[in-house]
Amino acid sequence: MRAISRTNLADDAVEAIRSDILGKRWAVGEKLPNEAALSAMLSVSRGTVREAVRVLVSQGYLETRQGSGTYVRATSDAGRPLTMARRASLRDQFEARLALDVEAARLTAVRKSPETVAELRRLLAERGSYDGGDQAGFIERDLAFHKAVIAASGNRAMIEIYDFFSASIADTIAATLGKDIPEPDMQAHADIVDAIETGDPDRADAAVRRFMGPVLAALDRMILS
Amino acid sequence: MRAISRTNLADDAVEAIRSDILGKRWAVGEKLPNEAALSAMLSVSRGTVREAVRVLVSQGYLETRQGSGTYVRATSDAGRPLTMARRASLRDQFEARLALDVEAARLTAVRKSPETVAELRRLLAERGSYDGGDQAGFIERDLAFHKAVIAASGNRAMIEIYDFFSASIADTIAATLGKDIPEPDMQAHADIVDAIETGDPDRADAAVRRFMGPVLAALDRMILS
DNA sequence: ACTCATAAAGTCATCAGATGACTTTATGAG
DNA sequence: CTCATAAAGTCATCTGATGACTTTATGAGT
Repeated sequence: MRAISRTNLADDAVEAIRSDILGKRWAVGEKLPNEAALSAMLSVSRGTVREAVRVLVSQGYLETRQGSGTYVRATSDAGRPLTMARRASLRDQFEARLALDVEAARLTAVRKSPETVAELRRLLAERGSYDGGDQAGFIERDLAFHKAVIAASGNRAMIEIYDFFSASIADTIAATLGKDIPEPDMQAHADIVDAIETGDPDRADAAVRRFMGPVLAALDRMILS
Repeated sequence: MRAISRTNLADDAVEAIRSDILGKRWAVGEKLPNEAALSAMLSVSRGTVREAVRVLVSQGYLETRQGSGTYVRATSDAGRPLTMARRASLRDQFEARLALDVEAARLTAVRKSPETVAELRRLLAERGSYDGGDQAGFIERDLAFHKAVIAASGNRAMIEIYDFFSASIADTIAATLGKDIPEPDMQAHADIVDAIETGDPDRADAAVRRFMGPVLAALDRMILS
């Protein structure tokens, strides 16, 4: 057990400045004190101030103009990009993914074309079954199939969010080497495609839930252990 | 008209390093060359390397450990901020929102407590019915109720995504002042709370869908007109 | 007075060197 | 072979200096 930040003046500086920005200390377009002044105000060196400012620039809060100064670009995090990452657990991420999987399957069932179904069958065959080898790689291939279902729904918002989750989940699995996540059942996957082919959204819905259940249960075991 | 970046070595360094990370030059968990080496490789000073590294740390790609080194945390765009916004249509956003609404209602039904149900009833009463006045304001209050359902699910990932959508949707509505979006039905909302109280996820699921249907239909009419 | 080229001042961009703090590895006594 | 200790490696931070660019002040010429 240790303090959240044992040493990190620059991050403290980032939060101090961000806090002042959100607190409307300076209006949009207004100029911040120069680096030397900020350095004095925060009691850190100019280099540290520069690191902090550059982070805030990369996050869209500030803008620097060489020879002129540093200016506020946004005083709210309304347009703040979604990150979550470390705050949401893997289980939460899977649950959210399930929400998208289910709805996308329903939409795809309604909007499907024969070509769509054929493409999904092709991807499922390519994915194959788990052969006991590289698990992370298999899960990645599995994600590709599900991503195709989402893509077939034609909903751009869901596609983007799914990409967001896929990458995050793949990384988490790769990093924590989850040994005991069960093989996503091949038959359950085929059922999803079949259900989509029938055009019945409720069947598609049920098929997706049937597949995700064991995975969530496995995650719960991992969390408890 | 001028060059995209007249002077900015640090940003160039960020992109150079990010590119190598995405190109899998180093695996997740692997250590990067030290600051002096990166400085030499990129032909920039150590200070500039530090600014670049700190940006990548703030974006979740890297992690620094004092006394040890700088390590790769993600080799994909996992931490890439999700933005979408202008590329997804309002209808797509509502569909994605529905996916979250449904799943959250299911989870809340299973995980609910009497206090949760009481709080939801209170919020619903506060929300009231549409009186023909400020529509955008009413929709905002309506969103607050649904947000409470999501919050009650306890799923942080969904909460964050929902916030993301709420802001986006509220912005879109405010900007396009949708005149013909129907009043979300009060009875349908009450049904959602009732279903959650029974603890039956399927009932909760159906109740949410019943409420969203007319809204989506109205959006389709707007798009066609 | 007014215009406008030029100088001066202000500020960010970048570099170089040094010190401290922390982690990892090598060493050697027991 | 174990384990305390020393040594080496690396990030964290500070200080000082120079270059590049922008803004403001200056003043000659009209």
